[in-house]
Amino acid sequence: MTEEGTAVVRAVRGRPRSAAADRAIIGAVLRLLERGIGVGALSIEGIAREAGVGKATVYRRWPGKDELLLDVMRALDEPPPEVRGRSVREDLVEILEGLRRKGLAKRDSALLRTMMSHFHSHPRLWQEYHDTVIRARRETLHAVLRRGVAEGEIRADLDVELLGELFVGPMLSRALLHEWRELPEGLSEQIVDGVLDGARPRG
Amino acid sequence: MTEEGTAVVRAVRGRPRSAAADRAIIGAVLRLLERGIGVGALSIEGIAREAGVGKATVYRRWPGKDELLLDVMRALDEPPPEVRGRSVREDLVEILEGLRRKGLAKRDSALLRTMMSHFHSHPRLWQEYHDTVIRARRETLHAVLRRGVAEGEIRADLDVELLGELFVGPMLSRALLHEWRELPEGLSEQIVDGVLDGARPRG
DNA sequence: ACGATACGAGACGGATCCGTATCGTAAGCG
DNA sequence: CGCTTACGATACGGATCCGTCTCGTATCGT
Repeated sequence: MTEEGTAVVRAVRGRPRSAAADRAIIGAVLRLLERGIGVGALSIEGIAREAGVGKATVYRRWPGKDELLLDVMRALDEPPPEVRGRSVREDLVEILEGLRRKGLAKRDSALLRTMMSHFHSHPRLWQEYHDTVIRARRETLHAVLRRGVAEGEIRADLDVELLGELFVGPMLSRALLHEWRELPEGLSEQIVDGVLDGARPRG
Repeated sequence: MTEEGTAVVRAVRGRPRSAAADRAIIGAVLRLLERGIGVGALSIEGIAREAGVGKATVYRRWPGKDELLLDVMRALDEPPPEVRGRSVREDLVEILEGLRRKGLAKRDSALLRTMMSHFHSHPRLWQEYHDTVIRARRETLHAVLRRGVAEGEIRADLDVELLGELFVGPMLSRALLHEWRELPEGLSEQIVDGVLDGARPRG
């Protein structure tokens, strides 16, 4: 957590920072966001209370709410899953399944919603979220699509960017703005096959 | 604004409610949300200040923030555009163009983001937003798709629900969670044609 | 004209949060 | 051991908002 920044200044003597407190604070923020609190209504006081921690323990680590949120996002950084199935179609289904499962995880979907609404007016935070969480998955998907184009499974005359959107967009819009019931089981296959085959009747 | 509720009680004598104040208040809320304020951070005091109105004038009309927000949403209720072009493809492009233009209107996209993140934990408000803003457009789209199925322009073996998602999802995910640059001019056609033709090479 | 109600402005006590400071205690290092 | 820093708790003055209330004025029906 802001390691380099503080390591220069902090003396090595005395009682060391508690890693448990770090976890408690970040966990508290996630819990509050999950609960639908919203960044604007997040208070350091409330976070410390939820974490069972003194306010000073928060301020000792982060100068303010935005910096804390940056580290909350970094804490979510999981590498995107390796996909290399028997076919491009299989890989696409796999990627969408990952999104679907993430969409079901209240934590992630609440976080995404929060990021989108709050960070619209905080470009620096959005940039960080994008770089941390979104970009890697996006590039995994694009790699699969390029492989599909190379192997003849995917049309070569469409922009990879657009192709990615066609596959991911339907899943995201379902997860984000439809009723928040669980996304049905076979949805990933339906989307992948629908986009692959197209909406027009074939031959 | 909550007409029926108050009309019963309010006497007809005395100075009437100012419609200008209604508009000022609702406009103020929209302006604040546009600015990225976030429902959690919205205060009646701030709204009244932004509207150039006394707090009592707000409380005279609405008992609280949630009820005010309901009327803000109702104020946005425009009937979805009539579409009946020369082809189903044309209608689909038209519908997506409408979404794209709305996505460009800061007002609407900021509002949608806000609704999504806040109303996740306020099902009643979401329900209202859904019924007011989303459902009509959704049914317009589904009607076009059903017409396409009937006329043979659209595959008959796919769920209309899923088909709609395939067309609308990509536009929404672009408007909602990618960089907030303007959506490019030809995007609607690209999406419609991409989904119609499919991602797999033909013939 | 007159009575009734709405208006903008703002005072009010209570609540919450801000960021800082000060407790007594805990936990490392030499 | 003694030194140093972190810990949870809590107090502090200042800020903002809550929802209600009271001003003096404005604008309607009668």
